[in-house]
Amino acid sequence: MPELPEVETYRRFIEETSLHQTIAEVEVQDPKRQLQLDLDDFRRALLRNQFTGTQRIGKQLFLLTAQGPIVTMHFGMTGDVAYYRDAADTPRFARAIFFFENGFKLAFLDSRKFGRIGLTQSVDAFRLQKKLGPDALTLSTEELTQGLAKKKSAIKPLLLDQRIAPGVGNWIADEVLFQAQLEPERPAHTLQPAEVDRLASAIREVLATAIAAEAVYRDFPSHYLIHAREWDTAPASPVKDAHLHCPRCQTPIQKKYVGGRATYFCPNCQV
DNA sequence: ACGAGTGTTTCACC
DNA sequence: TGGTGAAACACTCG
Repeated sequence: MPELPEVETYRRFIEETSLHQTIAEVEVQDPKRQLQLDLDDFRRALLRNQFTGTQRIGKQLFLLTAQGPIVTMHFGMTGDVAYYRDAADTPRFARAIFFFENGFKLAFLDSRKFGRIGLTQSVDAFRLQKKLGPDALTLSTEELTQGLAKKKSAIKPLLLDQRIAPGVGNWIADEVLFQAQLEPERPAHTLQPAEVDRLASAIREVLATAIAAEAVYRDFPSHYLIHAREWDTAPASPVKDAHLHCPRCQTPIQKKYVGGRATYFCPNCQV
């Protein structure tokens, strides 16, 4: 489920568990697919090295090391991290494992293998190369206005563009458009300044809320649209449509495809 | 059994 | 050149 809140949660987890320990070994299960450089080069950069800190831009995570090279991680659609000691506790789908000298392991989990691990010399160089915009968590109205300037396409796909608001993923885009009461297919150039301002505030507010709840959806405020998504109602709910109404006006939430992605919205509240 | 999917990149085509 | 839409990637889960 990695959108910005999950990646921020992983970042904090790694900060708390995996810094300042000597790396004794590195294993990557399917390096051709998931490692963006030669496995031997990757091992050489990390053996006897230590993680010293972390950074995050949008959904991209950076692990700084004592000797300079920076590990980059992107979690795709199903990436996660785990920290454990006993080999018997190795989680399913551990695609890359960093073995520390103290016996603990940091694992990169990814059932679907869409995640990527790489190496870079500088976060700034990486940011420029990937054209990542200003992190969505602190995105200002001015920055969002700038990102949307001269864009005529629908607002929702633009929110998913990592050059504009890196960190916003599919459900967050729906959530912020719901909170800002904007229709997902509104052409960006039709947004009034007050609407862009509302949208920027919603992006910051939703992300901060999600991070505070450590990205556990069920703990989100009851006025959030996320509770109307199918996968939130599925577990152990005999009343299948229990939450499928707008928390603001009770109109049934609708689903359609915008920019090829499943999109949930309230046809009454969002204009 | 079948289909959908939280992300990104690539490619064909306007 | 830029936008767009579809496909590809690989796999689980309902």
